[in-house]
Amino acid sequence: MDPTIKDVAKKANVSIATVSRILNDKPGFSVKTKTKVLRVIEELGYQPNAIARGLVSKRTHTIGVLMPTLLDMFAARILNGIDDYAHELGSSVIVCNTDNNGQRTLKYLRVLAEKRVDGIIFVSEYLKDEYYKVMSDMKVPIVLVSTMSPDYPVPFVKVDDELASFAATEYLLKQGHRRIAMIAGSPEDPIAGVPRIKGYRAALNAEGDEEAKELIVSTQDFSYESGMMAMEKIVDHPLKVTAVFASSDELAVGAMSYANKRGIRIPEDLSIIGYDNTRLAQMSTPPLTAVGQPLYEMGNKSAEMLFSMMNTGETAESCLMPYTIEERETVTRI
Amino acid sequence: MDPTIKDVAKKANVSIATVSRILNDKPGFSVKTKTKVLRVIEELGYQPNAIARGLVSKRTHTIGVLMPTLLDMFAARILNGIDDYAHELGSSVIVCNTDNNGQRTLKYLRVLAEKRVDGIIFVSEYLKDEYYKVMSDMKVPIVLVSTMSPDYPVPFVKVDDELASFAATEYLLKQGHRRIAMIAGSPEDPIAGVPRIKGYRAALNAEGDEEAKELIVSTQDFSYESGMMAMEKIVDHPLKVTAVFASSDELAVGAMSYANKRGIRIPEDLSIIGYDNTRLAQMSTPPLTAVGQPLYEMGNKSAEMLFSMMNTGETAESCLMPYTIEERETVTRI
DNA sequence: CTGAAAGCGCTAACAA
DNA sequence: TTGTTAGCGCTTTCAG
Repeated sequence: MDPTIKDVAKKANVSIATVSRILNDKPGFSVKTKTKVLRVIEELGYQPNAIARGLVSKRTHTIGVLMPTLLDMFAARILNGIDDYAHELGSSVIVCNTDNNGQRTLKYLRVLAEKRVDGIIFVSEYLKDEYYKVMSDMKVPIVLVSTMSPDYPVPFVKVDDELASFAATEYLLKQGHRRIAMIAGSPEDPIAGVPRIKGYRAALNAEGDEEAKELIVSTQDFSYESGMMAMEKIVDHPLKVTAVFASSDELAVGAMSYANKRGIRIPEDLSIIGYDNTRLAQMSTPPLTAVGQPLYEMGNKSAEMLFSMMNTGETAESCLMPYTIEERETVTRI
Repeated sequence: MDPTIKDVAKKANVSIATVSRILNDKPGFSVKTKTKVLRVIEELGYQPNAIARGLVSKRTHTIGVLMPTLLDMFAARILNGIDDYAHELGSSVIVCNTDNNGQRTLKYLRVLAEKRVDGIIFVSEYLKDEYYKVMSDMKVPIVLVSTMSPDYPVPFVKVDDELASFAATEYLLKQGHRRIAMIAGSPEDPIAGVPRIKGYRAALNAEGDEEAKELIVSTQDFSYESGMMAMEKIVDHPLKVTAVFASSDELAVGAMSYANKRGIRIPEDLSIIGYDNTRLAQMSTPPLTAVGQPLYEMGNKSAEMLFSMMNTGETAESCLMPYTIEERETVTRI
């Protein structure tokens, strides 16, 4: 067994209470005993047991993060932002890859409950009733990232998708495009689907006058493969589109890839704008113009909110983050 | 406070020991009391406290994963493999983004030690003496992924980089290339640098006869940006290279991107082969031919080894995983 | 400034 | 089959 606080106390000829005070820097010890105890700790290589500590203090210094996938740059970047903030404050993060699967999510939540995490960050997924139920039973702070809940009082941090989507479409319109298709995710998706479609339509209609016609292709997810499939439909559609607004970078890159296969040049023959502005947007050929979400900052901010809730007990203010339009080389003026 | 085992015991008119037995399915209770207790648990919404449990059982059902970055597909995929396996067995994983920073790594290790994790998976980084020292003090199993230690008895799972690198180069040679450059990572990197360079050289020399000349461009990391910079050097080099072997997919894509900028067509003017076979390889234009590492399986396997070590107490056998060559569209025969 | 002692919620002998 | 009890390693009153 590794040494416990008792061993330290004994060897230093003090009580365990004193050692505990020194460890936690609580008032009630002299400099002299402090140095003595510190030396013993050093000698013994003593390491406080966070488990025991957690049992009495009811604070585990661990938070749980639930996300539908670990596999895209989007998730990675957010996680990165959370992780940095949490570790800065001496907390650890347990990742849970829900795989968009209800059973799995519920199982993870139960584990997190048993582990008595101090808080939960829930990313990119719709907060179902059943999830919220078990989460609220845990009585720990929750914050949502890149999603929100119309039904429950859970603070979120995200960008205004409708606005950002509007801006993306408007950007295309300003470049002279009129026949603009959207690769949209699912219209059943209340978070990443509906609002973006709404923004797209609003921009199209805002132009008022003309023939600006819509073409929306829904996809099951936001992957490269879905982007390719969607593009096939767009290319073969009678409406000869000059620009495409894709709901994620992967979707956009998939679309570009399919276009390329069909001999369609980007941006000469067709303009494309993506969404998220992940590293992938920088790495594509040509580099992808995209609506940018400050993913790292969102992760960071969510952690900040979570910790503030843990400390104050008050619900944090939700936070709408600014989007940007990162102009690169896939959109041309016509 | 949420209900404890005591509350359950009282309400069910049994002792806490009985409840504990039922919870852990240890012999010593009748079906009758079991159903009764289970019902009470249900009614109370009781959830066992893993912290208290861990304090006595000395098992936290939590493992720590250390990786230099969360931000590339490489790390994501491995983490995914680990996470799936761990959660399958009811354990959680704490991620630690070391950022390739010694101080930070050491800090994380200390936290993991205090949290009494059951084991550690260390990914992609050189196992420094100082790391090993604190890890071995923790007296928990460790396994290495995509790295290895010549000095310490720590099992690893990785592919044979030298062999894979040899194969990649040989593949290029077989396609008729003779002037093959390598974008190599750092020659100081004993894990991802040295062996791959060695394999590359060996293949070049194996051809025996001819003018097969080497051109190695080192990079600081394995990023897209480094790939671009390396490619600039290669293009401007007097040795007119016909093929490039890059030590990572990102490096390869960066190289392609730079080539593209200079009007060099892939693969007509120049062939490129990458390393890792992440999703990025599939998504690049044109799709990248690459040496494939079974990243998900490596993550999975490492977790399997770790858990087996935790259970048996014996050191697991290291494991060399098979590489593949994924032929796509960036290499042409000349 | 310091120590004794009572738990935190649970598991694991040991009795009954 | 069941209950009693002694910890696990720590924090936190409460007395000195």
